Amino acid sequence: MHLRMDKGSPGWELWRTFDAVLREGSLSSAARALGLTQPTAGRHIAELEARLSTGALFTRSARGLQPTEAARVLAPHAATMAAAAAALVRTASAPADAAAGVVRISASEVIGAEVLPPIVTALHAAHPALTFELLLTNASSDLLRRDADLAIRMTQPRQQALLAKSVGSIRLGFYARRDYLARFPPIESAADLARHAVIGFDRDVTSLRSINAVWPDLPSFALRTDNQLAQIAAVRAGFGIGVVQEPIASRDSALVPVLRDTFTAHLPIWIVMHEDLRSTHRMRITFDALVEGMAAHVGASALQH
Amino acid sequence: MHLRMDKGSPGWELWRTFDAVLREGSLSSAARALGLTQPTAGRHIAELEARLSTGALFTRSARGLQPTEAARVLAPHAATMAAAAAALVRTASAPADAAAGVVRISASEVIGAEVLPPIVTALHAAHPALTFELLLTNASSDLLRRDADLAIRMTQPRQQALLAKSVGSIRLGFYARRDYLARFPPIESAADLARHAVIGFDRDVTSLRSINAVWPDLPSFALRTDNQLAQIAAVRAGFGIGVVQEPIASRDSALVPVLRDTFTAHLPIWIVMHEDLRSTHRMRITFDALVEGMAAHVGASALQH
DNA sequence: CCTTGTCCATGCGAAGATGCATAGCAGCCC
DNA sequence: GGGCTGCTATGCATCTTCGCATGGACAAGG
Repeated sequence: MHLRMDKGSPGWELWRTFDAVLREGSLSSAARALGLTQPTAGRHIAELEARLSTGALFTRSARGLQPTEAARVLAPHAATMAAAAAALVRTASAPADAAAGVVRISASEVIGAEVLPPIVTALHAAHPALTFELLLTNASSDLLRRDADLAIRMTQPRQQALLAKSVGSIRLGFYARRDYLARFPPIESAADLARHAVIGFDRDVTSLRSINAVWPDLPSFALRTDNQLAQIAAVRAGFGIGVVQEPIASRDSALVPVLRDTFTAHLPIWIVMHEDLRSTHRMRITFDALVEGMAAHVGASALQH
Repeated sequence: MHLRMDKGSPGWELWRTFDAVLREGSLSSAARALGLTQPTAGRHIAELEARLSTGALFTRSARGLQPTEAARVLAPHAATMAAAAAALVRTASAPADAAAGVVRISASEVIGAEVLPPIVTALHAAHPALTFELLLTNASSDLLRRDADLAIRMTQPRQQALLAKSVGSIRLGFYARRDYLARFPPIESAADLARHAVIGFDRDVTSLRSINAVWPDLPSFALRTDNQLAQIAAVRAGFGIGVVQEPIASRDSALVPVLRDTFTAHLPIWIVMHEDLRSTHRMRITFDALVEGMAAHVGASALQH
């Protein structure tokens, strides 16, 4: 007779489907994501709800499961577990001493689209068995929670568990296309900007605040978007004047700096990784490549200007 | 026909026994810890080894499983997963809005033995359904990794994901029992200490270094131990002169400060918790109780001297 | 109004995971 | 050396859990 102790902690598999249901919003969808079937996912959730002293986790409806307060409280922990599990399979994707396997890199959208591709390409050419995952988000994801292995950060990380290296800083400036500027009166002071098409942020308070620091009386924007890639694209298309990272702008000969001496800001660049990954060769390789690549990127513009 | 995809990530249960085997050092012991049997634990490890591209995880021997390099690389991630799972069951130990359930507190040994008991007692008297786990270690455990819910720290935490509150600082000073001092010539300068029985650290470099900062030419210790509780006990027993936290020393009328004006140091005290726990009532209650209790503890001695 | 697509719940049979029992092996102590 | 105790590996019966096939409910769209 199997007298299974039904005391004790719930099995970790249950937490896995719990996390999937939170992420996907329905049993069916979660089951698809996990390679299970909807009935099993349902049974997992039912078993969790039966075991926990916290009451129902979801309210069932015909268009999915909606998390209750109890589930929302548990959510971040489950996410942590999922991140650790993902890190586990990533780390185990190749022997620790091989230049092979998966590396997950977190960076901003702009860096990911404009700067990272050549660096990653060169690295992949040198080590074809290395594969990459890019987590491109402006909200700096948590290295300590293992959302990524490596990160390119715009601030100095303060956690001692992290291995960080500074590679200089990127200058930010206003840019516009030469032919745009030719069509309008010259810009000689900040006040002149008021009569121009300025590209800026929409509701991203963080960026708005930092812009405001260097540009206290900002004019109304003619084009608002929080997507910085779209901002750069708009500048390139000749829409008007926008903030562009200098090393990126200087690659396009059609772009001209505007009020270069009046407005200036610098983004410090740090390459960061978790200490635990130091002994994994591919992490080390990628770390070094990022350091070198970003340093070259930062330095290149310094020479051109 | 069950055509189970044997691609995909390994099940989380496998990671659970992996972690247990790392912790316990053998299949049998891990199985006992998890409520499984040794054969299943063995099969779990075997399945992991078969699926991972990393080769064998353990070398079997007659006295247990020894982790290979591959397993050592994976270990911290598995530990993170385990910590998150533990946090999960802790958080689910009671409804979020109830003054009930488990709270795990991390603190130093000294705080845990000398200061925490009355605070926790009062809190438990007020909320009998609240239960506590004390993680007493001098190596500050990782709140971000959910090793604990709350922590009493001696440094200001720098992570923005943490909710921290300062409650003042504890003064450290040299103390000895009155009758010990009576048996020896009076101490009037630092040089006099050389002829006394001084209690100090053994090989704890962190503490040695911080002591050295306030006491550059420290004499040889007559009693060395890294266990600070033992140090305090030795002072209380009249062995000689040792460093004691002032609020603790001042509770014992037999203890007298030595060279109070010459040597002094302050430990800032912070109560810290993870932001995610803010919405869990028992965490909030305990946080407030710790703030209040520690503030009273710190403040009490300030009044007495 | 009916059709279609989505979702969750339930019953049933089969595959797979677990436990038990056993065998084999290495160290330790008397 | 023999007995004892810890460990792992393997075979087999069994129980648990899974997937499949349904059924019912709800919302969207023609």
